[in-house]
Amino acid sequence: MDFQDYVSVDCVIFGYDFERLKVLLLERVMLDQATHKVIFSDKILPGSHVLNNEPIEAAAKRVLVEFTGIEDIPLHQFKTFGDLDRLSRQERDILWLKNIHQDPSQRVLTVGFYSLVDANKYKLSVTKQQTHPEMFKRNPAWYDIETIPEEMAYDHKQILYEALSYLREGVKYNPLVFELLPEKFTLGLLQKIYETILNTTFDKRNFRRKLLKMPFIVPLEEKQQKVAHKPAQLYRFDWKLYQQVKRNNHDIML
Amino acid sequence: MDFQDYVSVDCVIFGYDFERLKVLLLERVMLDQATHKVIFSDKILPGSHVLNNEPIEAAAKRVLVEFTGIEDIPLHQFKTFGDLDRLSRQERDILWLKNIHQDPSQRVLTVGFYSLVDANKYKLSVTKQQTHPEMFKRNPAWYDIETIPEEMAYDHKQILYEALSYLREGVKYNPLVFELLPEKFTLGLLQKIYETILNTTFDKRNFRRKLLKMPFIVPLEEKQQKVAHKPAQLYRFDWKLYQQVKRNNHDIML
DNA sequence: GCAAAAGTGTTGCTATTACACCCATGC
DNA sequence: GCATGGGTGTAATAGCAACACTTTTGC
Repeated sequence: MDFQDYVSVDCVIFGYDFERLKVLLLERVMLDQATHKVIFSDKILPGSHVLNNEPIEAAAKRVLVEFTGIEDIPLHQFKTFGDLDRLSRQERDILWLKNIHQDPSQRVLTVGFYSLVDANKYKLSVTKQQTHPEMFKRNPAWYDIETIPEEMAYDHKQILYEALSYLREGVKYNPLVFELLPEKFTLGLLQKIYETILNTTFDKRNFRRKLLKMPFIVPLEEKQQKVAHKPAQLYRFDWKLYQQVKRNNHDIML
Repeated sequence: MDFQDYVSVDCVIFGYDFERLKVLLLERVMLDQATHKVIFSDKILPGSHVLNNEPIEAAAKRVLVEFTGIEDIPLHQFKTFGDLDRLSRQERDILWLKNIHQDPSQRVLTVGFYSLVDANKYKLSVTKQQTHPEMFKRNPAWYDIETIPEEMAYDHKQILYEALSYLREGVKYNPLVFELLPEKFTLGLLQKIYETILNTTFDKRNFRRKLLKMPFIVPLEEKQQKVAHKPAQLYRFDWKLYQQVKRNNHDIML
Protein backbone atom coordinates (compact mmCIF):
# COMPACT_ATOMS: atom_id res chain seq x y z
CA MET A 1 0.00 0.00 0.00
CA ASP A 2 1.20 3.38 -1.01
CA PHE A 3 0.58 7.10 -0.67
CA GLN A 4 -1.73 7.04 -3.63
CA ASP A 5 -3.99 4.52 -1.97
CA TYR A 6 -4.71 6.85 0.89
CA VAL A 7 -5.11 10.29 -0.63
CA SER A 8 -7.53 11.55 -3.22
CA VAL A 9 -8.85 14.80 -4.62
CA ASP A 10 -12.42 15.72 -5.48
CA CYS A 11 -13.43 18.62 -7.68
CA VAL A 12 -16.62 20.58 -7.31
CA ILE A 13 -16.93 22.43 -10.59
CA PHE A 14 -19.62 25.06 -10.61
CA GLY A 15 -20.82 26.18 -13.98
CA TYR A 16 -22.80 29.22 -14.99
CA ASP A 17 -24.73 28.77 -18.23
CA PHE A 18 -25.91 32.40 -18.31
CA GLU A 19 -29.17 31.25 -16.80
CA ARG A 20 -28.57 29.21 -13.68
CA LEU A 21 -25.84 27.91 -11.42
CA LYS A 22 -24.90 24.30 -12.12
CA VAL A 23 -22.54 21.71 -10.79
CA LEU A 24 -20.68 19.12 -12.77
CA LEU A 25 -21.33 15.49 -11.82
CA LEU A 26 -20.56 12.11 -13.28
CA GLU A 27 -22.78 9.10 -13.34
CA ARG A 28 -21.38 6.12 -11.49
CA VAL A 29 -22.82 2.91 -12.85
CA MET A 30 -22.43 -0.66 -11.76
CA LEU A 31 -23.69 -3.44 -13.97
CA ASP A 32 -24.32 -7.09 -13.28
CA GLN A 33 -21.50 -8.99 -14.93
CA ALA A 34 -23.74 -11.66 -16.37
CA THR A 35 -26.97 -9.93 -17.28
CA HIS A 36 -25.56 -6.45 -17.80
CA LYS A 37 -28.50 -5.06 -15.90
CA VAL A 38 -27.85 -1.97 -13.81
CA ILE A 39 -27.21 -2.88 -10.18
CA PHE A 40 -27.11 0.73 -9.16
CA SER A 41 -26.34 4.13 -10.55
CA ASP A 42 -25.76 7.37 -8.75
CA LYS A 43 -23.80 10.60 -9.08
CA ILE A 44 -20.19 11.21 -8.17
CA LEU A 45 -17.85 14.18 -8.16
CA PRO A 46 -14.92 14.05 -10.54
CA GLY A 47 -12.14 12.81 -8.31
CA SER A 48 -9.41 10.27 -8.07
CA HIS A 49 -6.44 9.11 -6.14
CA VAL A 50 -3.40 11.35 -6.09
CA LEU A 51 -0.46 9.66 -7.75
CA ASN A 52 2.65 9.11 -5.68
CA ASN A 53 4.69 11.73 -7.42
CA GLU A 54 1.93 14.11 -8.30
CA PRO A 55 1.22 17.42 -6.55
CA ILE A 56 -2.34 17.50 -5.25
CA GLU A 57 -3.45 20.35 -7.43
CA ALA A 58 -2.00 18.59 -10.47
CA ALA A 59 -4.03 15.54 -9.53
CA ALA A 60 -7.17 17.64 -9.45
CA LYS A 61 -6.39 19.06 -12.88
CA ARG A 62 -5.67 15.62 -14.25
CA VAL A 63 -8.94 14.08 -13.10
CA LEU A 64 -10.81 17.00 -14.56
CA VAL A 65 -9.32 16.39 -17.96
CA GLU A 66 -9.82 12.66 -17.72
CA PHE A 67 -13.41 12.71 -16.58
CA THR A 68 -14.81 15.90 -18.00
CA GLY A 69 -12.46 17.23 -20.69
CA ILE A 70 -12.16 20.54 -18.86
CA GLU A 71 -8.65 21.91 -19.03
CA ASP A 72 -6.73 24.82 -17.60
CA ILE A 73 -9.04 26.25 -15.02
CA PRO A 74 -8.10 27.77 -11.69
CA LEU A 75 -8.89 25.46 -8.79
CA HIS A 76 -9.41 26.57 -5.22
CA GLN A 77 -8.58 24.22 -2.39
CA PHE A 78 -11.31 24.62 0.21
CA LYS A 79 -11.29 21.77 2.70
CA THR A 80 -9.96 18.31 3.41
CA PHE A 81 -12.32 15.51 4.36
CA GLY A 82 -11.03 12.64 6.42
CA ASP A 83 -13.85 10.89 8.24
CA LEU A 84 -12.96 7.30 8.99
CA ASP A 85 -16.08 5.87 7.40
CA ARG A 86 -16.58 8.37 4.62
CA LEU A 87 -16.33 5.64 1.96
CA SER A 88 -18.47 3.06 3.69
CA ARG A 89 -21.61 4.74 4.92
CA GLN A 90 -23.77 3.51 2.05
CA GLU A 91 -24.28 -0.07 0.90
CA ARG A 92 -23.63 0.73 -2.73
CA ASP A 93 -20.31 2.38 -1.92
CA ILE A 94 -19.18 -0.78 -0.21
CA LEU A 95 -20.31 -2.86 -3.15
CA TRP A 96 -18.50 -0.59 -5.58
CA LEU A 97 -15.25 -0.56 -3.66
CA LYS A 98 -15.20 -4.31 -3.20
CA ASN A 99 -15.60 -4.76 -6.89
CA ILE A 100 -12.65 -2.56 -7.72
CA HIS A 101 -10.68 -4.54 -5.12
CA GLN A 102 -10.46 -1.73 -2.66
CA ASP A 103 -11.17 -2.38 0.99
CA PRO A 104 -14.20 -0.23 1.92
CA SER A 105 -12.96 0.04 5.47
CA GLN A 106 -9.68 1.48 4.29
CA ARG A 107 -9.34 5.13 4.92
CA VAL A 108 -8.94 7.65 2.13
CA LEU A 109 -8.42 11.30 2.83
CA THR A 110 -9.71 13.62 0.15
CA VAL A 111 -8.73 17.20 -0.58
CA GLY A 112 -11.60 19.26 -1.99
CA PHE A 113 -11.19 21.83 -4.75
CA TYR A 114 -13.78 24.04 -6.32
CA SER A 115 -13.94 26.22 -9.39
CA LEU A 116 -16.38 28.40 -11.23
CA VAL A 117 -16.51 28.16 -15.01
CA ASP A 118 -18.58 29.01 -18.03
CA ALA A 119 -20.80 25.97 -18.43
CA ASN A 120 -21.20 26.52 -22.15
CA LYS A 121 -17.52 26.70 -22.88
CA TYR A 122 -16.67 23.01 -22.65
CA LYS A 123 -17.69 19.89 -24.47
CA LEU A 124 -17.93 17.41 -21.66
CA SER A 125 -16.50 13.96 -22.21
CA VAL A 126 -14.80 11.14 -20.37
CA THR A 127 -11.46 10.17 -21.88
CA LYS A 128 -10.10 8.02 -19.07
CA GLN A 129 -9.69 4.37 -19.78
CA GLN A 130 -12.14 2.66 -17.44
CA THR A 131 -10.52 -0.36 -15.89
CA HIS A 132 -13.57 -2.38 -14.89
CA PRO A 133 -15.87 -3.14 -17.80
CA GLU A 134 -19.03 -3.39 -15.75
CA MET A 135 -18.29 -0.48 -13.45
CA PHE A 136 -17.70 2.93 -14.84
CA LYS A 137 -18.14 6.64 -14.60
CA ARG A 138 -19.76 8.32 -17.55
CA ASN A 139 -21.88 11.21 -18.74
CA PRO A 140 -20.33 14.26 -17.17
CA ALA A 141 -23.20 16.72 -17.05
CA TRP A 142 -24.34 19.93 -15.45
CA TYR A 143 -26.95 19.65 -12.70
CA ASP A 144 -28.92 22.60 -11.49
CA ILE A 145 -27.82 23.64 -8.03
CA GLU A 146 -31.45 23.81 -6.92
CA THR A 147 -32.04 20.17 -7.76
CA ILE A 148 -28.95 18.28 -6.67
CA PRO A 149 -29.48 14.53 -7.15
CA GLU A 150 -30.36 12.74 -3.94
CA GLU A 151 -28.14 9.75 -4.52
CA MET A 152 -24.46 10.54 -4.48
CA ALA A 153 -21.34 8.49 -3.86
CA TYR A 154 -19.62 8.49 -0.47
CA ASP A 155 -19.76 11.86 1.29
CA HIS A 156 -19.94 13.76 -1.96
CA LYS A 157 -23.19 15.50 -1.20
CA GLN A 158 -21.64 16.99 1.91
CA ILE A 159 -18.53 17.99 -0.02
CA LEU A 160 -20.69 19.61 -2.67
CA TYR A 161 -22.71 21.67 -0.20
CA GLU A 162 -19.61 22.78 1.66
CA ALA A 163 -18.05 23.82 -1.62
CA LEU A 164 -21.18 25.79 -2.41
CA SER A 165 -20.92 27.79 0.74
CA TYR A 166 -17.22 28.43 0.12
CA LEU A 167 -18.14 29.59 -3.37
CA ARG A 168 -20.80 31.96 -2.07
CA GLU A 169 -18.45 33.44 0.48
CA GLY A 170 -15.53 33.45 -1.92
CA VAL A 171 -17.36 35.29 -4.63
CA LYS A 172 -17.93 38.22 -2.27
CA TYR A 173 -14.28 38.82 -1.53
CA ASN A 174 -12.45 37.38 -4.53
CA PRO A 175 -12.71 37.99 -8.23
CA LEU A 176 -13.94 34.45 -8.91
CA VAL A 177 -16.62 35.53 -11.34
CA PHE A 178 -14.00 37.04 -13.62
CA GLU A 179 -12.46 33.62 -14.01
CA LEU A 180 -15.59 32.54 -15.84
CA LEU A 181 -16.49 35.71 -17.71
CA PRO A 182 -15.40 36.25 -21.28
CA GLU A 183 -12.57 38.74 -21.78
CA LYS A 184 -15.09 41.42 -22.69
CA PHE A 185 -18.27 41.57 -20.72
CA THR A 186 -21.17 43.87 -19.95
CA LEU A 187 -22.24 45.02 -16.52
CA GLY A 188 -25.63 43.47 -17.07
CA LEU A 189 -24.07 40.05 -17.40
CA LEU A 190 -21.87 40.62 -14.37
CA GLN A 191 -24.92 41.50 -12.33
CA LYS A 192 -26.83 38.43 -13.49
CA ILE A 193 -23.96 36.18 -12.44
CA TYR A 194 -23.73 37.64 -8.97
CA GLU A 195 -27.47 37.42 -8.58
CA THR A 196 -27.54 33.81 -9.67
CA ILE A 197 -24.69 32.67 -7.47
CA LEU A 198 -25.83 34.53 -4.39
CA ASN A 199 -29.46 33.78 -5.11
CA THR A 200 -30.57 37.36 -4.68
CA THR A 201 -31.21 40.48 -6.73
CA PHE A 202 -29.53 43.86 -6.85
CA ASP A 203 -30.74 47.25 -7.90
CA LYS A 204 -29.26 47.95 -11.30
CA ARG A 205 -28.19 51.52 -10.65
CA ASN A 206 -26.63 50.78 -7.28
CA PHE A 207 -24.84 47.74 -8.63
CA ARG A 208 -23.30 49.70 -11.52
CA ARG A 209 -22.27 52.58 -9.30
CA LYS A 210 -20.48 50.20 -6.96
CA LEU A 211 -18.67 48.24 -9.64
CA LEU A 212 -17.71 51.24 -11.72
CA LYS A 213 -15.94 52.69 -8.72
CA MET A 214 -13.54 49.74 -8.84
CA PRO A 215 -10.53 50.84 -10.83
CA PHE A 216 -9.79 47.35 -12.15
CA ILE A 217 -13.05 47.14 -14.05
CA VAL A 218 -12.08 49.14 -17.08
CA PRO A 219 -14.31 50.22 -19.96
CA LEU A 220 -13.25 49.27 -23.46
CA GLU A 221 -13.75 51.52 -26.45
CA GLU A 222 -16.19 49.06 -27.77
CA LYS A 223 -19.85 48.21 -27.53
CA GLN A 224 -21.98 45.16 -28.03
CA GLN A 225 -23.05 44.56 -31.61
CA LYS A 226 -26.07 42.99 -33.24
CA VAL A 227 -28.17 42.83 -30.12
CA ALA A 228 -31.88 43.53 -30.27
CA HIS A 229 -31.62 46.36 -27.79
CA LYS A 230 -29.40 49.30 -26.98
CA PRO A 231 -25.85 47.95 -27.28
CA ALA A 232 -24.05 47.81 -23.96
CA GLN A 233 -20.65 49.16 -23.06
CA LEU A 234 -18.04 46.41 -22.82
CA TYR A 235 -15.59 46.14 -19.93
CA ARG A 236 -12.57 44.05 -19.07
CA PHE A 237 -11.12 43.00 -15.73
CA ASP A 238 -7.56 44.19 -15.20
CA TRP A 239 -5.86 41.51 -13.11
CA LYS A 240 -2.65 43.47 -12.61
CA LEU A 241 -4.46 46.51 -11.35
CA TYR A 242 -6.54 44.27 -9.13
CA GLN A 243 -3.42 42.79 -7.52
CA GLN A 244 -2.08 46.28 -6.84
CA VAL A 245 -5.28 47.49 -5.28
CA LYS A 246 -5.65 44.34 -3.24
CA ARG A 247 -2.26 44.74 -1.65
CA ASN A 248 -3.40 47.90 0.10
CA ASN A 249 -6.99 47.12 0.76
CA HIS A 250 -7.85 43.56 1.59
CA ASP A 251 -11.60 43.47 1.36
CA ILE A 252 -12.86 44.29 -2.06
CA MET A 253 -15.46 42.96 -4.45
CA LEU A 254 -19.14 42.97 -3.51
CA MET B 1 3.26 1.21 4.89
CA ASP B 2 -0.02 2.47 6.12
CA PHE B 3 -2.39 5.42 6.14
CA GLN B 4 -0.67 6.84 9.18
CA ASP B 5 2.66 6.97 7.39
CA TYR B 6 1.30 9.31 4.77
CA VAL B 7 -0.92 11.77 6.58
CA SER B 8 -0.11 14.17 9.37
CA VAL B 9 -1.56 17.19 11.09
CA ASP B 10 0.19 20.36 12.15
CA CYS B 11 -1.17 22.87 14.62
CA VAL B 12 -0.49 26.56 14.55
CA ILE B 13 -1.52 27.75 17.99
CA PHE B 14 -1.65 31.49 18.33
CA GLY B 15 -1.52 32.86 21.82
CA TYR B 16 -2.38 36.25 23.17
CA ASP B 17 -0.63 37.12 26.40
CA PHE B 18 -2.51 40.41 26.84
CA GLU B 19 0.46 42.20 25.33
CA ARG B 20 1.44 40.63 22.02
CA LEU B 21 0.46 37.91 19.59
CA LYS B 22 2.53 34.76 19.94
CA VAL B 23 2.79 31.40 18.32
CA LEU B 24 3.55 28.10 19.99
CA LEU B 25 6.63 26.25 18.76
CA LEU B 26 8.67 23.31 19.90
CA GLU B 27 12.39 22.95 19.76
CA ARG B 28 13.58 20.08 17.61
CA VAL B 29 16.98 18.90 18.75
CA MET B 30 19.32 16.32 17.35
CA LEU B 31 22.33 15.21 19.36
CA ASP B 32 25.41 13.30 18.37
CA GLN B 33 24.99 9.81 19.76
CA ALA B 34 28.53 9.56 21.02
CA THR B 35 29.47 13.03 22.19
CA HIS B 36 25.98 14.29 22.97
CA LYS B 37 26.86 17.54 21.27
CA VAL B 38 24.02 19.29 19.46
CA ILE B 39 24.13 18.51 15.76
CA PHE B 40 21.33 20.92 15.04
CA SER B 41 18.37 22.52 16.70
CA ASP B 42 15.50 24.37 15.15
CA LYS B 43 11.80 25.06 15.69
CA ILE B 44 8.88 22.88 14.73
CA LEU B 45 5.11 23.14 14.90
CA PRO B 46 3.31 20.66 17.13
CA GLY B 47 2.26 17.98 14.71
CA SER B 48 2.30 14.28 14.15
CA HIS B 49 1.07 11.48 12.01
CA VAL B 50 -2.63 10.74 12.05
CA LEU B 51 -3.29 7.28 13.46
CA ASN B 52 -5.06 4.80 11.23
CA ASN B 53 -8.32 4.89 13.10
CA GLU B 54 -8.18 8.44 14.30
CA PRO B 55 -10.20 11.34 12.87
CA ILE B 56 -7.92 14.13 11.72
CA GLU B 57 -9.19 16.68 14.19
CA ALA B 58 -8.74 14.16 16.99
CA ALA B 59 -5.16 13.70 15.87
CA ALA B 60 -4.60 17.43 16.08
CA LYS B 61 -6.03 17.51 19.60
CA ARG B 62 -3.91 14.56 20.63
CA VAL B 63 -0.63 16.04 19.47
CA LEU B 64 -1.46 19.26 21.25
CA VAL B 65 -1.87 17.45 24.53
CA GLU B 66 1.22 15.33 23.97
CA PHE B 67 3.55 18.12 22.98
CA THR B 68 2.20 21.18 24.73
CA GLY B 69 -0.24 20.10 27.42
CA ILE B 70 -2.97 22.24 25.90
CA GLU B 71 -6.35 20.55 26.06
CA ASP B 72 -9.85 21.18 24.83
CA ILE B 73 -9.46 24.07 22.47
CA PRO B 74 -11.36 24.67 19.25
CA LEU B 75 -9.25 23.97 16.17
CA HIS B 76 -9.87 25.41 12.75
CA GLN B 77 -8.79 23.48 9.68
CA PHE B 78 -7.36 25.98 7.22
CA LYS B 79 -5.36 24.29 4.49
CA THR B 80 -3.73 21.04 3.45
CA PHE B 81 -0.12 20.98 2.35
CA GLY B 82 1.07 18.31 0.00
CA ASP B 83 4.18 19.40 -1.86
CA LEU B 84 6.21 16.41 -2.95
CA ASP B 85 9.42 17.63 -1.35
CA ARG B 86 8.02 19.41 1.63
CA LEU B 87 9.97 17.17 4.02
CA SER B 88 13.26 17.18 2.17
CA ARG B 89 14.09 20.73 1.18
CA GLN B 90 16.56 21.25 4.02
CA GLU B 91 19.60 19.15 4.86
CA ARG B 92 18.73 18.90 8.52
CA ASP B 93 15.25 17.60 7.74
CA ILE B 94 16.76 14.79 5.72
CA LEU B 95 19.18 13.99 8.52
CA TRP B 96 16.38 13.96 11.06
CA LEU B 97 14.08 11.74 9.03
CA LYS B 98 16.82 9.24 8.24
CA ASN B 99 17.56 8.92 11.90
CA ILE B 100 13.99 8.13 12.80
CA HIS B 101 14.03 5.58 9.98
CA GLN B 102 11.70 7.50 7.76
CA ASP B 103 12.49 7.92 4.11
CA PRO B 104 12.91 11.68 3.48
CA SER B 105 11.73 11.24 -0.08
CA GLN B 106 8.51 9.68 1.11
CA ARG B 107 5.56 11.91 0.79
CA VAL B 108 3.52 13.06 3.75
CA LEU B 109 0.44 15.18 3.35
CA THR B 110 -0.31 17.45 6.28
CA VAL B 111 -3.59 19.05 7.28
CA GLY B 112 -3.11 22.42 8.95
CA PHE B 113 -5.18 23.60 11.92
CA TYR B 114 -5.01 26.85 13.78
CA SER B 115 -6.38 28.17 17.02
CA LEU B 116 -6.27 31.27 19.14
CA VAL B 117 -5.84 30.89 22.87
CA ASP B 118 -4.95 32.74 26.04
CA ALA B 119 -1.18 32.32 26.22
CA ASN B 120 -1.16 32.66 29.98
CA LYS B 121 -3.74 30.00 30.63
CA TYR B 122 -1.60 26.93 30.04
CA LYS B 123 1.47 25.45 31.62
CA LEU B 124 3.34 24.19 28.59
CA SER B 125 4.95 20.78 28.81
CA VAL B 126 5.83 17.78 26.66
CA THR B 127 4.37 14.54 27.96
CA LYS B 128 4.92 12.36 24.92
CA GLN B 129 7.39 9.57 25.30
CA GLN B 130 10.20 10.42 22.89
CA THR B 131 11.28 7.34 21.02
CA HIS B 132 14.78 8.35 19.98
CA PRO B 133 16.98 9.30 22.91
CA GLU B 134 19.23 11.64 20.97
CA MET B 135 16.48 13.23 18.91
CA PHE B 136 13.60 14.94 20.56
CA LYS B 137 11.15 17.76 20.66
CA ARG B 138 11.11 19.85 23.78
CA ASN B 139 10.44 23.21 25.31
CA PRO B 140 7.09 24.24 23.94
CA ALA B 141 7.19 28.01 24.13
CA TRP B 142 5.51 31.15 22.86
CA TYR B 143 7.35 33.12 20.19
CA ASP B 144 6.45 36.65 19.31
CA ILE B 145 4.81 36.82 15.91
CA GLU B 146 7.06 39.70 14.93
CA THR B 147 10.18 37.64 15.48
CA ILE B 148 9.48 34.20 14.12
CA PRO B 149 12.61 32.05 14.30
CA GLU B 150 14.42 31.77 10.98
CA GLU B 151 15.15 28.08 11.22
CA MET B 152 12.10 25.90 11.12
CA ALA B 153 11.47 22.29 10.23
CA TYR B 154 10.17 21.29 6.81
CA ASP B 155 7.70 23.79 5.34
CA HIS B 156 6.56 24.91 8.78
CA LYS B 157 7.44 28.53 8.28
CA GLN B 158 5.16 28.65 5.26
CA ILE B 159 2.41 26.86 7.15
CA LEU B 160 2.77 29.32 10.00
CA TYR B 161 2.50 32.38 7.78
CA GLU B 162 -0.47 30.99 5.92
CA ALA B 163 -2.16 30.26 9.22
CA LEU B 164 -1.49 33.81 10.29
CA SER B 165 -3.29 35.23 7.31
CA TYR B 166 -6.21 32.86 7.85
CA LEU B 167 -6.30 34.02 11.47
CA ARG B 168 -6.33 37.67 10.47
CA GLU B 169 -9.12 37.15 7.99
CA GLY B 170 -10.97 34.78 10.28
CA VAL B 171 -10.99 37.13 13.20
CA LYS B 172 -12.87 39.70 11.14
CA TYR B 173 -15.81 37.48 10.34
CA ASN B 174 -15.85 34.92 13.13
CA PRO B 175 -15.95 35.20 16.90
CA LEU B 176 -12.48 33.69 17.29
CA VAL B 177 -11.38 36.19 19.89
CA PHE B 178 -14.15 35.09 22.21
CA GLU B 179 -12.64 31.63 22.24
CA LEU B 180 -9.65 33.06 24.05
CA LEU B 181 -11.30 35.70 26.23
CA PRO B 182 -12.28 34.97 29.82
CA GLU B 183 -15.98 34.51 30.47
CA LYS B 184 -16.24 38.09 31.68
CA PHE B 185 -14.29 40.71 29.83
CA THR B 186 -14.06 44.45 29.32
CA LEU B 187 -14.35 46.28 26.04
CA GLY B 188 -10.89 47.70 26.55
CA LEU B 189 -9.42 44.23 26.54
CA LEU B 190 -11.45 43.25 23.50
CA GLN B 191 -10.16 46.24 21.61
CA LYS B 192 -6.55 45.53 22.58
CA ILE B 193 -6.88 41.97 21.25
CA TYR B 194 -8.25 43.05 17.90
CA GLU B 195 -5.60 45.72 17.62
CA THR B 196 -2.84 43.27 18.39
CA ILE B 197 -4.01 40.56 16.02
CA LEU B 198 -4.74 42.90 13.15
CA ASN B 199 -1.70 45.03 13.91
CA THR B 200 -3.64 48.28 13.81
CA THR B 201 -5.42 50.67 16.15
CA PHE B 202 -9.04 51.66 16.48
CA ASP B 203 -10.70 54.74 17.83
CA LYS B 204 -12.05 53.83 21.25
CA ARG B 205 -15.45 55.49 20.85
CA ASN B 206 -16.09 54.07 17.40
CA PHE B 207 -15.01 50.63 18.48
CA ARG B 208 -17.32 50.58 21.49
CA ARG B 209 -20.26 51.91 19.51
CA LYS B 210 -19.81 49.19 16.95
CA LEU B 211 -19.45 46.33 19.38
CA LEU B 212 -22.21 47.48 21.70
CA LYS B 213 -24.61 47.36 18.79
CA MET B 214 -24.05 43.60 18.59
CA PRO B 215 -26.79 41.95 20.58
CA PHE B 216 -24.64 38.96 21.55
CA ILE B 217 -22.21 41.09 23.53
CA VAL B 218 -24.21 41.48 26.70
CA PRO B 219 -23.36 43.63 29.71
CA LEU B 220 -23.22 41.94 33.10
CA GLU B 221 -24.39 43.58 36.29
CA GLU B 222 -20.85 43.65 37.45
CA LYS B 223 -17.77 45.83 37.22
CA GLN B 224 -14.08 45.34 37.52
CA GLN B 225 -12.75 45.47 41.06
CA LYS B 226 -9.49 46.55 42.61
CA VAL B 227 -8.10 48.22 39.55
CA ALA B 228 -6.12 51.40 39.84
CA HIS B 229 -8.47 53.28 37.57
CA LYS B 230 -12.17 53.67 36.95
CA PRO B 231 -13.58 50.13 37.06
CA ALA B 232 -14.87 48.93 33.71
CA GLN B 233 -18.18 47.37 32.87
CA LEU B 234 -17.91 43.61 32.31
CA TYR B 235 -19.50 41.84 29.36
CA ARG B 236 -20.02 38.28 28.23
CA PHE B 237 -20.39 36.78 24.77
CA ASP B 238 -23.67 34.95 24.25
CA TRP B 239 -22.92 32.08 21.87
CA LYS B 240 -26.54 31.04 21.45
CA LEU B 241 -27.64 34.52 20.51
CA TYR B 242 -24.70 34.75 18.17
CA GLN B 243 -25.74 31.59 16.33
CA GLN B 244 -29.26 32.95 15.92
CA VAL B 245 -28.10 36.28 14.57
CA LYS B 246 -25.60 34.62 12.28
CA ARG B 247 -28.26 32.50 10.61
CA ASN B 248 -29.90 35.60 9.19
CA ASN B 249 -26.97 37.83 8.58
CA HIS B 250 -23.80 36.15 7.41
CA ASP B 251 -21.20 38.85 7.78
CA ILE B 252 -20.80 40.02 11.30
CA MET B 253 -17.96 40.86 13.65
CA LEU B 254 -15.53 43.66 12.80
C1' DG C 1 -2.72 64.56 43.76
C1' DC C 2 -1.41 61.76 40.18
C1' DA C 3 -1.36 57.91 37.16
C1' DA C 4 -4.23 54.87 34.50
C1' DA C 5 -7.81 53.34 31.95
C1' DA C 6 -13.07 54.02 31.48
C1' DG C 7 -16.50 56.32 29.55
C1' DT C 8 -19.00 59.57 26.57
C1' DG C 9 -21.34 63.02 21.73
C1' DT C 10 -21.07 65.56 17.75
C1' DT C 11 -20.02 66.61 13.19
C1' DG C 12 -18.79 65.92 8.42
C1' DC C 13 -18.39 62.62 5.12
C1' DT C 14 -19.20 58.44 2.61
C1' DA C 15 -21.89 54.59 1.40
C1' DT C 16 -26.28 52.47 0.86
C1' DT C 17 -30.87 52.17 -0.28
C1' DA C 18 -35.02 52.95 -2.77
C1' DC C 19 -37.08 54.46 -6.66
C1' DA C 20 -38.86 55.39 -12.54
C1' DC C 21 -38.08 56.78 -16.89
C1' DC C 22 -35.91 57.32 -21.57
C1' DC C 23 -32.63 55.14 -25.09
C1' DA C 24 -30.80 52.43 -28.94
C1' DT C 25 -31.25 48.48 -31.42
C1' DG C 26 -33.17 44.27 -34.27
C1' DC C 27 -36.90 42.36 -36.01
C1' DG D 1 -43.88 49.85 -33.52
C1' DC D 2 -42.68 46.85 -30.11
C1' DA D 3 -39.81 44.03 -27.32
C1' DT D 4 -35.43 43.93 -25.15
C1' DG D 5 -32.02 45.10 -22.09
C1' DG D 6 -28.94 49.56 -21.46
C1' DG D 7 -28.31 53.50 -19.17
C1' DT D 8 -29.04 57.35 -15.86
C1' DG D 9 -29.96 60.92 -10.88
C1' DT D 10 -31.66 62.13 -6.55
C1' DA D 11 -33.07 62.25 -1.90
C1' DA D 12 -33.29 60.10 2.58
C1' DT D 13 -30.89 57.25 5.65
C1' DA D 14 -27.35 54.68 7.85
C1' DG D 15 -22.79 53.85 8.82
C1' DC D 16 -18.00 55.42 9.43
C1' DA D 17 -14.12 58.45 10.74
C1' DA D 18 -12.20 61.94 13.30
C1' DC D 19 -11.90 64.39 17.28
C1' DA D 20 -10.97 65.80 23.54
C1' DC D 21 -12.43 65.90 27.86
C1' DT D 22 -14.34 64.09 32.41
C1' DT D 23 -14.72 60.12 35.68
C1' DT D 24 -13.37 56.77 39.03
C1' DT D 25 -10.26 54.29 41.30
C1' DG D 26 -5.62 52.71 43.88
C1' DC D 27 -1.69 54.16 45.58
